[in-house]
Amino acid sequence: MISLSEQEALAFMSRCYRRQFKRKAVLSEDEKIIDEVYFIEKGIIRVKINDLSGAEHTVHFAIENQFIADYRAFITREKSSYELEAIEDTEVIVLPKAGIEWGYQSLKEGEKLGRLIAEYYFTYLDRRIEHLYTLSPLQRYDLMNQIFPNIHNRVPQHMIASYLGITPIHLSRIKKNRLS
Amino acid sequence: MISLSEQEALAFMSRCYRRQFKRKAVLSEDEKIIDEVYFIEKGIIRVKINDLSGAEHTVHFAIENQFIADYRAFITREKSSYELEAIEDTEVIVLPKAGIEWGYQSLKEGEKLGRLIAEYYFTYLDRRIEHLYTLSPLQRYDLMNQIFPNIHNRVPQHMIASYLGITPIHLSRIKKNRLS
DNA sequence: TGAAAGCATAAACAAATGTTATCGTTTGTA
DNA sequence: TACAAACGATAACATTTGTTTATGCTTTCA
Repeated sequence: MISLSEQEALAFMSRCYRRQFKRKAVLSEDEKIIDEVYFIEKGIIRVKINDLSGAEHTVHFAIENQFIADYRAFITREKSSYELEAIEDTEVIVLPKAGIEWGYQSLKEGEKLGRLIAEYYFTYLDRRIEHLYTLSPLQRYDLMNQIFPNIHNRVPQHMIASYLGITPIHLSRIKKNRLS
Repeated sequence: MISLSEQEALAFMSRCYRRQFKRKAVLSEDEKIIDEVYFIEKGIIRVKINDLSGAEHTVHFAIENQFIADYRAFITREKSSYELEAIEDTEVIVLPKAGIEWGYQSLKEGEKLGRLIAEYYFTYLDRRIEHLYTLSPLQRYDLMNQIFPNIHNRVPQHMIASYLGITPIHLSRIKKNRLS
C-alpha cells in the first residue's frame, strides 16, 4: 500500500510480538478499552456480540493472514462492543496501539498507510451492508464461503447461521431446499 | 479534526463550488465512476440500490451539514453501486476528487485528515452493522429518528421502511402495535 | 381547479421464518 | 474406554412478515 524501507519495517515489527490462544480462548473482551490489533498467522477467530435480551450474535469471522480487532473501539477509545474468541487453536501477532501510533507518526508514509487501511475496512463494511440489502441468506452463505475460503468446514453451522442472521434450523432448511 | 490555517482552508474551498438540485433529481448515478463528494447545505438526499430482481432499497439518508457520496466507489475507482437522489430541493457544495487529493498532498495534515475521515465513516458503518444484529426494526426506526432528526416528517414512510429492510405495511403494523 | 398520482392504513390470506422437541452421530474429556 | 456434551438434521407447530386488494386521504401538477 505504501513504500516502506526495510529499516522501517524492522523498527515497526520490533514493537510487535507473537501470542498463542487455545481453542475457545478469549482474545479480547467486550466492555474493555481496546489497545491491540491482531494479525492471524494460524487459526480462526469469531467476533461476537450480545443483544439486550442475552442472545448471542456472530458478527464476523477472521482467518489466516487477516487482521482482526474491534477496530471501532480501537479508534474511538470507547468500550468494546465485541468479544473476540478463538474457534481453533490460534497464533497471532499482536500490534500494540503504541506501535501503531508510532507508525503513523514516524514512518515516512505512516499517515497515508493509516488512511488506506481505514478506507479499506470502510469498503469492506460498505459491501457487507450492500449485501445485507440485496442478497438472500443463501446467497450470503455462498458469498461467505468465497470470502472465508472453506469456512463451513471449520466452523459449526450454528455460528454461520448466527452470522447470517437466521436460525440454524432455517439454514439447514434452505440448504436442503437448494438441492430440489 | 486537524489544525488548518485560514490560508489552507481558503485554498481548499477555492477548489469547490455550489450546486443546486430539484426534488427527485439524481446527483450521482450508479454504474458510473465517482469523482465528487457532496456537502449538503440544505435538503435531503437518499442513497438507493437495486437488487437483481429489480427491487429498490434505500441504503442511507443524508441531511443538512452532512457529507454524502458513494465513498466506496470514490475510494476504489470501481463503478458506483448506488444512486443518490434528492428528496427535497437540495443545495450542495461539490468537492471534486482533484480538490480532495490536492488536500491530502498539500495540506500540512492532509493525510491525517484523510485517515480521520475514513476512520469516522468506518465507525459509522460498524455501528450500523451492530444495530442490524442487535436491534429490532422498531428500535432501529427510533434510532434513525435520532440520527436524522425528525426525518419521518420529511421522508415518505415507504422509503423509511425500505431503509429498515421491511415493507411499508409491516412498518405501519409495528408502529400501531407499539401503542397497545 | 380538477384529475391523477402518491401515500398510509386496513383486512384477509399466503409464505417465510422461528420455536420446541427428538434422534442419531460425532467430539471432547474424564 | 465410556459417558456427557455438542452438533446437524428433521418434523410439527406457532409466530412473524410479506402479498394482495381495497379504501380514503393528501399532494402534485397540468
